Amino acid sequence: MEFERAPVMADVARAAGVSHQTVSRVLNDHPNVRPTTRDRVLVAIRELGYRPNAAARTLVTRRTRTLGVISFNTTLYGPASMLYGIEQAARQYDYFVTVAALAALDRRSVLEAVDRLRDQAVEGIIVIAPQTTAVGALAKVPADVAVVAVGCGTHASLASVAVDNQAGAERATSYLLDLGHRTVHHLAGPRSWLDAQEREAGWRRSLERRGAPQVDPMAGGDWSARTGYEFGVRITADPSVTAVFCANDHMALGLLRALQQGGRRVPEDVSVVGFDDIPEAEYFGPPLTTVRQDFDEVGRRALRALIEMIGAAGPGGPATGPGRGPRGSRAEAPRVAIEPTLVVRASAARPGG
Amino acid sequence: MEFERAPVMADVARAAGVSHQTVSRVLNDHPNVRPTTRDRVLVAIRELGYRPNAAARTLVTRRTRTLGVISFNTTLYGPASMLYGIEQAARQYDYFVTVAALAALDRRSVLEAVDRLRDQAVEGIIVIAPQTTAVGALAKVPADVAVVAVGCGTHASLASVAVDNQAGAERATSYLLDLGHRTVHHLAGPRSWLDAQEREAGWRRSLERRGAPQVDPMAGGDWSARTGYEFGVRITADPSVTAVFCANDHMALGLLRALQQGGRRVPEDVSVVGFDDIPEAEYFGPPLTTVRQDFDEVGRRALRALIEMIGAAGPGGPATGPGRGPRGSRAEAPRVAIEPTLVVRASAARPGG
DNA sequence: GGCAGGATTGTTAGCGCTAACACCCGCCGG
DNA sequence: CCGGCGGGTGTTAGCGCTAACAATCCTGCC
Repeated sequence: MEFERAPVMADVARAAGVSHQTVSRVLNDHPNVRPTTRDRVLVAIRELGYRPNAAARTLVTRRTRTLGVISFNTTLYGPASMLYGIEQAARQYDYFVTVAALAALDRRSVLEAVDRLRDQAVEGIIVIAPQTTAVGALAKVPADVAVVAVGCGTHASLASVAVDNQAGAERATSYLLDLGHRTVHHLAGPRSWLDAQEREAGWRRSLERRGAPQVDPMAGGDWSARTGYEFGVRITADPSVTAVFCANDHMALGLLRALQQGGRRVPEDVSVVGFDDIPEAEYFGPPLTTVRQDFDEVGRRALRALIEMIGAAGPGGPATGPGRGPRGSRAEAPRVAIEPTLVVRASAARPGG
Repeated sequence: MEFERAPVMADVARAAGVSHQTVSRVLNDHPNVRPTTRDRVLVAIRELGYRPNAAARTLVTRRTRTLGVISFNTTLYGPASMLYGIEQAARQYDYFVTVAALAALDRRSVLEAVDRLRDQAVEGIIVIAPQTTAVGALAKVPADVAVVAVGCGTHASLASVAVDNQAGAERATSYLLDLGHRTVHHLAGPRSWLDAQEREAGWRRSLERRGAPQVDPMAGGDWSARTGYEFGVRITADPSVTAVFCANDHMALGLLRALQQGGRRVPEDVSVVGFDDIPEAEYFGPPLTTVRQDFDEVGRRALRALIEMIGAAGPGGPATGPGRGPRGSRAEAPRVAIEPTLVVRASAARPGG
């Protein structure tokens, strides 16, 4: 039995009675092709089921139309949503997205992931790993790859797209204060995450501004319901706590559970506000008042920023004249901030009910 | 300022004083290269910061070492976890993973995604879209691409890896029956999902086996807490319902919320069992008894199955590994079932307390 | 000392595509 | 009637790499 290989451009050319270059021209929408010729070529392409060879094309054009996404934990709602937003947007711009999941979040892992992606010749990289270590590692990435970080806050010298965590935290805290609480406690996320740092900063700043008594944040949370629960057990024993702002919804869930188990009613005895607005937040007991961030939008914006960087300082350096210096893509480092909104539900109320 | 292009193999060869072919041999671990030569080449590679051109290599080897993953909703915990497991495993096998998120789940979208991935010359595709429509569409995919579906149950003529939904559902239902409930109600997932169908079938079968009264399933759920809540409202009004098996944890969460709001205690008045064991399940009020599926493992197994298919029928034949003769495996739509386990927590108890 | 035969290295020919240029045609103005 | 022009097309030369084969260099051994 004859082994039939996939048709190549020459096969199409033969079938259409033209040269392979004309086929190429049709494929790339070159202007000067006679309509009748174009049609003949298109017919031949369809009949043979021809599919251009991406590798060959890449070899000569030096463009892969592929973007890399590095993510620490795609299992969390936030990162997963961003990845989704990124892919959707990438498709519109006709880019492929390849992912690199990080096993750990140390500097080495990040650089390894970058390396891996570069081996595949991605034209740019989006990093969804908002830990300080990751950002530090990113600074070490050679300047010839476009990199955009998401959720890494206001860090310098790196293009980034992020929700304004601090503003969101301030909003949540002020809301609780407005309700009449003397002060607000904070269940913080991991210190190594910039989001966590910024939320903590926003909380603290709100307290300061309103002249509310400063209290220590409850540190050591890891975003999980588990740690929220552990903190909740401690809070249950402390009647002075009437309002808690949690760094994310999952921890709020654990907290809610502990409170309920300890016999403290929410929101009558303790008010709770979360951050993220995961889809389930509405169905917690009670429905969680929280700060919504539009992850999808973050992903889309990050992608757009990356594409812009690629377009500006293109891959492989387009024929910029000699004497033209390198584009300062790093120096300009566009920073997009997206405004979160407070979603009021039933987990926060005036103290005492 | 001299414009420097990325070094190519010839540059390395020159620097090391060998031919480019020797460099290629070093890169590809060919046996007959003198150690001293190899070292010289490696040094040159490091010094020049040489990075092989993937496109050129692909062009001649006809291998991209890239796999595609099609996913409907990566935002859900299950799909996200599988994607994670897949990527982890892919890295071990030295494959890249590119994702294609589906906007809708109709046949056309699936085929478009497949097409897109084929344009990128992926060597195989994993589909995480366990709807019946998706499976139908997959049958239309040309046989020259390896495809593995995950979570699409026991469908014929398609390689697949899935959790044994039916067994899990039976286990959950029997557990409730063992507790002493007269019968068990079922909050079903969307009919178009095979997982949902199988869980429903498992539930029904368990009822039959045990001679428990058959009741109609509550249909129309869409996996979200929202629909769980809506069903919960209905159940609250019906005191005959003492035990509910939910097709997933999110719906169970909504159900719990509605029950609590309606003044029915869990598990004293109503027992609830979920499916999935998402990380938060442990912190629901009360902690959810549920069926755990090991998504990570599903992802890993799917990847392994795909790699095997590629190796067996793959492009350019099997890799020239250090192994011995040809392996006798053949692509005959392997079907892997993974056993779920029941995780007992506090949401189910004997009727009446 | 010479030669078989394996180890080691070099040379050549593409992989399938696009860029650059050459070529052909018909038409215009001079 | 010729040179020039500009659409439309073909020809040629790589892109950077690996596979095949050719050419060396060693060994050990008679």
